[in-house]
Amino acid sequence: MAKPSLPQGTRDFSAAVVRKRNYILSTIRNVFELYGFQPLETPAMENLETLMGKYGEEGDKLIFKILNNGLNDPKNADKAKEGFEKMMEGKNSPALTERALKYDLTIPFARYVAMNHGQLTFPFKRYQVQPVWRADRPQKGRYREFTQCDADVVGSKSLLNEIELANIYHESFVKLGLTKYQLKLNSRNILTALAELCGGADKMIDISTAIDKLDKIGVDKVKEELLQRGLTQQQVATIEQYLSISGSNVEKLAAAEKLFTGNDAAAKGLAELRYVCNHCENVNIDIDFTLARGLNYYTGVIFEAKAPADVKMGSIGGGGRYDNLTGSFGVPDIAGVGISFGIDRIYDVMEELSLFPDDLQIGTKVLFFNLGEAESLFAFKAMQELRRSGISCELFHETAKMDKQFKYAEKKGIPFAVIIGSKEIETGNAVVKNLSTAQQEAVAVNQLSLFFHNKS
RNA sequence: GUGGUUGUAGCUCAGUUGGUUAGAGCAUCAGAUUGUGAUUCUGAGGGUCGCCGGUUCGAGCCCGGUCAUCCACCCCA
Repeated sequence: MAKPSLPQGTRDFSAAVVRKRNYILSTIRNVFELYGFQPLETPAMENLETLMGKYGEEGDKLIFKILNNGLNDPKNADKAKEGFEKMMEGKNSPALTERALKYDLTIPFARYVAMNHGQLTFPFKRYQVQPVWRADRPQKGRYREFTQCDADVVGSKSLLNEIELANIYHESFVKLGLTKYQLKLNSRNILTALAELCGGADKMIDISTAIDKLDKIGVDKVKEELLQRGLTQQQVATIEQYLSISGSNVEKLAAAEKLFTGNDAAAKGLAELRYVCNHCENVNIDIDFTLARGLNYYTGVIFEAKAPADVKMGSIGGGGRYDNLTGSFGVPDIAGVGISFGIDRIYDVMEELSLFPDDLQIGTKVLFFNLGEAESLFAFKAMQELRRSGISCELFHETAKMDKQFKYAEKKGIPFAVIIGSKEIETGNAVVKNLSTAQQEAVAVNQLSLFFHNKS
């Protein structure tokens, strides 16, 4: 037998980790619900056709494809061989694969909206918490299976939605203790304006991906990359001017306004940012004109949530507005805006900052000691009584030395021990020991439930 | 997809220019006064040295390949 192992980039989650993850997820879910969002779940796999072409060329390569069943059936052999030839040319073939693991939650959501738009009430606000899969090479903060946690509003062009989503980020992060998170804000319209000013609309992607790296590689490298991507010295100089905009949000908006005088797209983008900023007073919004975001379907305001600056983690969430979510599924004119929480990364950040509450790990509250055959049966009855009243407890599985039973409780983080031996059966009083303070007291067996309910 | 790092006991790691039967700490289990967690002591179990091949009288160590891991790039959460 080969040693058992896990596929690259996937993880098991042990009890302690699951509890912490659930803490994050339920915190965020509660905020979503508070804002009137409804849950949605979609299958782990989608038709490959649904996903292909939605994430750009790079994204398509990272989709996990599922091999068709029955390829070894002789009657499929020719088709399968043909499909294999196509695959070697870098194309997909339905003869070989027609399903894939979902790559994000947005496209399956779009597919759902397109399929059900007749039945949905718009604006439709949904949240979705599910795993997604990417065939990326794993590294710090990057996994091949990870959980996404999205909230989207579709069927509304109101900027109030952006304001709500910014507030959802704020409330969630504050509740999790990440008070020093940063919420970067930009508008795709401003990037469009920049492209118009420097080489035309077709340079938009080149410019965006280059300037997005500013804080990572510095101005000089960005300029180098822009030149490499075919921009002229003069255009690069304009972009440098754009990148040098700094100050408070108000100052940045004013500076950009000056730079883009007379440009319609810029005026629209700046108006969006100004509106959102003006109505998000408590949110840690930071206008960042270098923010681009990879996904090519964003059309308006874009968000990126970053971990507190003292943690090396970068993005812990992102989102933005899109004009035409369902267009590629044959349903035009459904606009929307959404955000996503990177909960695996939020986990890592919270771990690094020790932000998880201590009491998350208490599962079993009381351990009944097993001090003999008759004693254990007596304890079992008392324990069942306690369980009926809602206290989580267990009886040590065999008669053993107390030392061993104490150690078991200690390792499992069980806060209380109930000791019932022959003496206790006689008197009807159990010994209850608080394992963290080492204090113990006698409690009548029929009063245990009351005793523990008063402890919590 | 590109580049690099590291693979020795359950965990963390030693292991000399290549030289007998591969070690330590922690952890586990048993025992040291049969109803109170510590400490200490004694003992035990546990390794195809990631895998395959090569060089050599001899390989955990050198060489080639391969797999896994972590890190960085591309891209992204």
